[in-house]
Amino acid sequence: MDTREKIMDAALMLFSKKGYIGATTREIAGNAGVAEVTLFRHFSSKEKLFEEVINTYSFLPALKGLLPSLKNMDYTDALSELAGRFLERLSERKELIRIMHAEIHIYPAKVREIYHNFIDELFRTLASYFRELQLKKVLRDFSPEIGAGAFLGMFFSYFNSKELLLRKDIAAMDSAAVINEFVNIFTRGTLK
Amino acid sequence: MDTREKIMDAALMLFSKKGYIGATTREIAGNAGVAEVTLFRHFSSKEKLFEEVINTYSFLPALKGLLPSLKNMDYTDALSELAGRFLERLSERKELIRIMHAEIHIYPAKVREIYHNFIDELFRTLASYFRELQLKKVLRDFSPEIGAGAFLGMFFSYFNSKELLLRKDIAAMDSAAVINEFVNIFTRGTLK
DNA sequence: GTTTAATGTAAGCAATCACTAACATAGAGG
DNA sequence: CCTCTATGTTAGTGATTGCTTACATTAAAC
Repeated sequence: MDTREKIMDAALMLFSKKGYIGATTREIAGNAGVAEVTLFRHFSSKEKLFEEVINTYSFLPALKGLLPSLKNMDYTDALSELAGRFLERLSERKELIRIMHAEIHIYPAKVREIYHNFIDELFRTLASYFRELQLKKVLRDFSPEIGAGAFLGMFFSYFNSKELLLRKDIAAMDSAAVINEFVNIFTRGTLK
Repeated sequence: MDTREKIMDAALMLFSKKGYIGATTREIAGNAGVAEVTLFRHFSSKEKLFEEVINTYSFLPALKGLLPSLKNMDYTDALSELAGRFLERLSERKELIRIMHAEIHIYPAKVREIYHNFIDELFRTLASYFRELQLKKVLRDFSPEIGAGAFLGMFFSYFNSKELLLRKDIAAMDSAAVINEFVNIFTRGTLK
């Protein structure tokens, strides 16, 4: 792993753990195993480092092309699959999400943009998937956007409680059982 | 409004806006219209001030005693009412929730405790409400805890997108319509 | 009218922060 | 062997921070 990468890795962990202001360049460099001055030779300022970290570890492309493959599947299976993948992606980018939660009001423009792009795409794609199934008379009539919000919201909150707030009671739940019951409730709630 | 209160008000706003580290005692005192030294005469340290703010503006008692009044209502009406109240409380305590999101990893013990107490109580009460209706054969068989997670999760994510992340598309949705559709999906998904 | 409690003003301290300058070292490529 | 590039070491700068000390002001209480 080259120096630049080591610094960005350490920065991701520390920004996630202590926030942008709380993470010092000394500690980032220390955790990366390099001298502080080396950090500044690679990144002209702490702010630039932050931006690069956020851009690099962005999860933008992470869920693209998932929906098309679901179109051949059964409704319930498709939603289960989607939920599983969604939770996986969130877990993979846990640190980044934590940073965004903490920093979203301090660095609104940059941070919020990445965050929104990720959720928006899923949101819209899922809504159009619902719309399609409504036209095929598989699903009952409901606002596809609100439906997408309900579905993603359940899982996002679950992820949040389990992995970001570290709630023991939630973490103890079997993940597959949760997905199963959420999807169960949702399909019963939306099928014709 | 007495001095102590003015300081705590300003502190709540600034902690919410800039985070614990980002909010300086100078600025808090300035916004409160008092001298910085006065802040330290009321609160021995910035940390003590933070704790007092969190404890004072906690929403612990805010939802107690809501559930009992729902027992006489129709299932759908009860859930709508609960959802509405839940969103109201979250909105009222927006600043506090923002602080907790940002600071939960930096001040785990104190902050997380308050946060958990609030959600846990709702969680457990709602779960036992579901269990009761299952015994009465009104609801189908499902895990009451997971069900409570699904229900509260939908609304928490909605609140989060609308009021904390300030997403325009979500904010544009009619709140009553969202509650309606969420409850609709959930009741269809859980009724016998 | 004197005392007392709450505030303000001014100055500053010790620590920490992001960031820089100057110079030494080491390894790879020619 | 020489050069170049990446890194380390050391020291330090100016700004900011939480917090303190010392003293002045004010207004209500007695």
